[in-house]
Amino acid sequence: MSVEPNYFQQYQHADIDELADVIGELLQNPITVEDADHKLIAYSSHGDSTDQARWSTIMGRRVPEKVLTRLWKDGVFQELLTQDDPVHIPAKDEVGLGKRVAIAIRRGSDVLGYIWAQEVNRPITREDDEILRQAARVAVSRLMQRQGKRKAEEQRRKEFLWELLLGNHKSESTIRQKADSLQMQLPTAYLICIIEAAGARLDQYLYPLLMRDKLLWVVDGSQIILLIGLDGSVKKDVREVLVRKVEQFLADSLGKLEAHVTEGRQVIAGYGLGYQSTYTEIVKSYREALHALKIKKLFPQENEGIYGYHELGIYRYLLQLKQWEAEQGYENERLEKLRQYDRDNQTAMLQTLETFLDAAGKVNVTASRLHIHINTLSYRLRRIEEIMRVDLENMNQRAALYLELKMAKLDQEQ
Amino acid sequence: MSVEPNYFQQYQHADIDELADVIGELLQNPITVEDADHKLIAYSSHGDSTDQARWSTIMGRRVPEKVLTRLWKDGVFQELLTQDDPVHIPAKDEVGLGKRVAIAIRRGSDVLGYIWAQEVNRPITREDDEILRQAARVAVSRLMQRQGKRKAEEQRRKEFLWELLLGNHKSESTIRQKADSLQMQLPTAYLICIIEAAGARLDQYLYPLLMRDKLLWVVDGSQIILLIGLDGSVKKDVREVLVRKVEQFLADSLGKLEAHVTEGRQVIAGYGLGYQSTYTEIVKSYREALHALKIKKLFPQENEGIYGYHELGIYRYLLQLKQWEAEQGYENERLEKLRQYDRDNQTAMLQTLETFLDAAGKVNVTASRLHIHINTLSYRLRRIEEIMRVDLENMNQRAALYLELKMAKLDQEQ
DNA sequence: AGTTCGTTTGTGGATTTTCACAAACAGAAG
DNA sequence: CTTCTGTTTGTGAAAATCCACAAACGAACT
Repeated sequence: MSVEPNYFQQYQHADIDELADVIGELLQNPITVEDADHKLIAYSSHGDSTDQARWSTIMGRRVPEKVLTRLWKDGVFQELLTQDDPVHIPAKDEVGLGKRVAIAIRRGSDVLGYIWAQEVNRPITREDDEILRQAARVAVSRLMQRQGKRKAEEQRRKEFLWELLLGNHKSESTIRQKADSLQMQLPTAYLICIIEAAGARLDQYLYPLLMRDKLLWVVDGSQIILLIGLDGSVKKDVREVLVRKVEQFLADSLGKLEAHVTEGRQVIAGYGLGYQSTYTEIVKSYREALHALKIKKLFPQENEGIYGYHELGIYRYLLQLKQWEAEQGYENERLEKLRQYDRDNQTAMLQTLETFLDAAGKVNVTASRLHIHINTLSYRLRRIEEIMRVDLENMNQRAALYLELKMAKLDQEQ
Repeated sequence: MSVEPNYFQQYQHADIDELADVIGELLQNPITVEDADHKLIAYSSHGDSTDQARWSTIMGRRVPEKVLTRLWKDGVFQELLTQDDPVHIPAKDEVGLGKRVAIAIRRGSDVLGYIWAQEVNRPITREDDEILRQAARVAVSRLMQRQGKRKAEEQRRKEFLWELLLGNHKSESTIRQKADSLQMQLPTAYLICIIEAAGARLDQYLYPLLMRDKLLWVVDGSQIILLIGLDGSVKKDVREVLVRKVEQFLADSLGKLEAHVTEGRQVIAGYGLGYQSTYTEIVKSYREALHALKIKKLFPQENEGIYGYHELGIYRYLLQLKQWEAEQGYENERLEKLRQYDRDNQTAMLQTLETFLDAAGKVNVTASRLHIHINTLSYRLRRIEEIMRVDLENMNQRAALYLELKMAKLDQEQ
């Protein structure tokens, strides 16, 4: 194996722009350097033979969204994030991206940024890879400095998000001011989503997804709290689009987390309602998300596959009702009667009733779930009506019983 | 017409016992005098040829319950209360009541008491009626004195009942003491019932019923508040017996009131839960009764024929929930969407949904109530599911929708 | 005028529900 | 042991539900 020359020995102390130029000269091709968030840091002034993607990146000071999306989708970033070597990327004309080579600038497992070398003047071969590897190493210290600043800023942003979540700001104008001063672009419509997984470094595992969707987030113990936002381009059915977005995110992330992280699948998630224009309502969405999470812990089966506060149905009211009942010192006589009957006669009337109600009054569904004959069910239902003195045909009574049954489960199960 | 002699001229100032003896001698038969509450006031010492009913009355200082019940049932009291003449009553052997004649002692329209003349030594004829009429007139002043005391006592009792209703007494023992000092026998189990009829003198119309059931009551504006009680003889299913008693009372009284008093049938009633042993819970039962009344005003159709707080079903929670929703600043998006659709397309989806839910999901019932084809209904339901993004087969969603619909009616109708 | 869209009504057949009635069974009480 | 009571299962017929598909209708739009 031949000893490789040290290409950047005399440029150890050059600034990042100079570095870009040096790499560009070595490879005889245009170079761009980006940070981990794909913001432009430096670019070579070499020539003007540049493709659409590079031009847009330089003009917008950031890689265009559609390019990023495409590269995520094609697995380019996944490669870059997991290996030290340069990745050779074929042209993707649909997004205006010419053929190029990229390498991650990393320190340990942290990715600080990327170097991109376009292939226009000459092809970049495997022999050039060492140039890029060395360039990436030299770039580390430059990006560290930047990252130091970035981290402090990031810290302030996270603190600000916490303030919003906890409702510390009372006026919309101060929120907008502070967001401006932190150079944060708050979405025009948003909702709060919480993912909880005991013992997992959530932000780490979700990093690619968080980056992909450009989300604001904070980590709180075993929870990660996400602000899912939409920009002003969506005009109608805003809430529905938000819900689709968060459901998509959850589909992506929960699958990944469950496979990746925990064996006992203690991954749960919940999200609040969507709000528009006003940022003081982030508190509400956050509390709603917490509520949804709480309910999902209390009634896991009942709310399987449900994450949104708006989908909770009666469970939205249940805790409040329960508390109110407790204050009133009310104890449900009818249900107690049925329980007593079950104890006395070793029957399962209560379970029968619950299954029946859960099945929305469909006899065949109920019977098959209970593995009993349909006439047995009809007999039991008649008995239940006698014992409890209720009319199960009456929707009011049915709904009330349903509520009371679920309330009773609250202090029964735990 | 012959001039009747003045039988009692020389006894104008005799006391009531002496009066009883005089009547007894005139009629040559045993006499008893009772107050309006059928408590024994005086009885002739004439002979000992006495039937079971009279004997029990004297021994118990009050007419036995079963005798009273029977006489009410047979319409004897109704006659006595409405006419000035003596009423001739045939023997009723089943309750140990021999043949006798009775007359009400009245002042204006107020009944102060009754004079009873048993027919054992000789028959009492139409000629004797004048004796009884005069006797009743002479007895008035004696009973007035008694009634004066009774009214003051009654007043104190009513005040005490108000204190109980409003929860002024915090301890059971002080309640029991005060009840003893007022010589009130509080029932061991009770519930509060309220009847409201605009512009009717409720206590007047209900007087016979109130007397029959020996109820405690107070009048408050257009409401009469009743304490329906049971004594200690009922041991099991106390609440059920209470409910039967109050339902019986309401069946009797509402029929009477609606026929008798108001044309526009603004007679409404409601009653609270039953409680035992503790009198501090009269407040609760009273509030529950008020709540039931309120709900019946807000949802008259939905609660037709329902009076008990325990029968209110979801309506028990509705006001509380509504208030909570308001506090949370929640506005129901899904329902609003449907309403919007109805406005845009001149359809009746909301009404369809409500009818469907009210019918507990039975399609044929729903369709016939709406006077539409069953397939039209099924089409509409499918559209509703699309528009609102709900699954009407799911009990949770169904119940939640039902609740929300009724809540929405609260601020919609009024 | 024709077209489109959302709605209503009709038909027919497979499936489910409802109801009444009978038989079998097990545990408790006499 | 028998008797009684509450429960489960079976049968069969009438009624109700569900589903797919077709046709008619009116209002809005071109």
